[in-house]
Amino acid sequence: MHNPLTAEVSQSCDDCPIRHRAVCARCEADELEVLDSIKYYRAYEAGQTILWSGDRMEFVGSVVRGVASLTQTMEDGRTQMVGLLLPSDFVGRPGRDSAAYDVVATTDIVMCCFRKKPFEEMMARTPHLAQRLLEMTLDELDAAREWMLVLGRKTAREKIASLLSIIARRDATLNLSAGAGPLEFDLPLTREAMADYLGLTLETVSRQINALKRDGVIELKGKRHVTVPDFDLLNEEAGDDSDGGMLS
Amino acid sequence: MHNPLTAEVSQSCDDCPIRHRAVCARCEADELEVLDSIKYYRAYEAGQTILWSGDRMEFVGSVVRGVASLTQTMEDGRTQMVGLLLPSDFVGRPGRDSAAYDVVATTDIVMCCFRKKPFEEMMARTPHLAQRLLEMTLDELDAAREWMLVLGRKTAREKIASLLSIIARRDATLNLSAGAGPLEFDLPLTREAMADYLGLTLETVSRQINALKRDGVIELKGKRHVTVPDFDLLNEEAGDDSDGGMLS
DNA sequence: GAAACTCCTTGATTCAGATCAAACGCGCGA
DNA sequence: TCGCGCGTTTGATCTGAATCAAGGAGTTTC
Repeated sequence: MHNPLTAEVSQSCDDCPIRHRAVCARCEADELEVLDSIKYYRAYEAGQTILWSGDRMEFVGSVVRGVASLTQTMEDGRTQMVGLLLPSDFVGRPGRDSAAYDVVATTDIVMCCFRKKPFEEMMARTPHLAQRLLEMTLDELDAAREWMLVLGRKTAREKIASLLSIIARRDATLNLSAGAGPLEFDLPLTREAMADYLGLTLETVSRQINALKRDGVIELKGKRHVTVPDFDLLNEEAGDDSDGGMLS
Repeated sequence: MHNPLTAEVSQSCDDCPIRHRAVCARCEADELEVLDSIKYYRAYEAGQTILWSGDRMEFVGSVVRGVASLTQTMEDGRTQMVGLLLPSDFVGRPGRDSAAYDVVATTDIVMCCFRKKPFEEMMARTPHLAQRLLEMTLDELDAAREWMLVLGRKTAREKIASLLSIIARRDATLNLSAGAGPLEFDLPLTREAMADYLGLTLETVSRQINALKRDGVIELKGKRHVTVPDFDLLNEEAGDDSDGGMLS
């Protein structure tokens, strides 16, 4: 198994390039050592399927760079993206043998992986690791349920605004650009990928994005670079006034 | 705090009326004793809100009898049910202070609760409890993501069939009526509650249920009692052929 | 530098499900 | 027994997003 990025491995928790939150939260020296000894990096190209639903999984890990998605597909080809994996997000199901969804690289991506078996053994020994994973899984559950509201009850325009809001938020916290002022970020998804996430068609996504632009809610430089002049306004469009002040 | 059902408390894991799966999986005598010492029962009437989103939670627990739902509501009143709690389902977020959703009793309901603080203390001491909870949370996450496919990509008819299938399955496993033959169960939800779960209107729910009846996929005795002559057929209607044989 | 991609936009038309509106059935308390 | 309220059904109409169809714009490939 080729390991293209071993050079990036770091022993220090603070500057660990992968930010694997499962560990960093309450790391202890000897645990980190174990984890480093079972960790490796893998790179995938945009479009590659990292894991097929039903596949045996031999690792857990997190996204270092790039974007991946969890996708479900029906026999007739209808697909729904059920999770968006951005840098620092965790992948894997400790205690489960097989993947429940396709994991697809949406952009070129680098993953930091831990071999599953030793990871689980370690988990059985260190209670706070299991607790940390539980917390992370609860976060994911919250995100999934928030998304159920988006899918079930929001209009196309609101869906787009919700997605942009989430990506903007994630991007801002990751880059620590916590100031007020306009937010700016690259859209890591094609119109089709957005449609699959939002339960829409790509045509509708295109129309609504351009409608938001026409209405001054967002600005576009090229098709993939977005500027949000007023984050509160975007959240209002998303029909979601909650925590609008989080970044301002 | 009134405790209407203390009489039902049982020390034995096997016939514990609440089936709190977090414990029963790998129970040990002294753990059970601790758990019993911090457990109490509560009853709620249909329509009562057990917990408001944002409320401080002082317990975790599971449903003994009846049905509850996790609900999210937008400022303008649109609501989406994000979780259906049937008997044996776990409620609560160990490690979290406040509820993320409204928890509403859909029918009269009995909950078995553990006081949160001591439960968490116990969790920190016993690794397999945290691991068990992690597994349960992963199950919930799977369920939520499966539901995202339903909400995002299925037609009204498929949505109804999916819901009926889930309830039928749960009902069958709970009552151990694992034989082949027609399934039969009571619908614990009003048309409106179904609509909130499926991202539809109650009129559409009504129409589609009667359409399924007209087409012989289900039979109705009264408005709330359903018979499914052919479970595979129902799953086909749900657009979900997977594991059709689970019960047959 | 043209062909062949892939991704995105835009327009015309259709249709599933929402909305608006009315009425039915059934249990329940007065 | 009579309303009365709640959940449900059913019908008529409307509409937001899907579908079908065509073209544009930016790449890679040879």
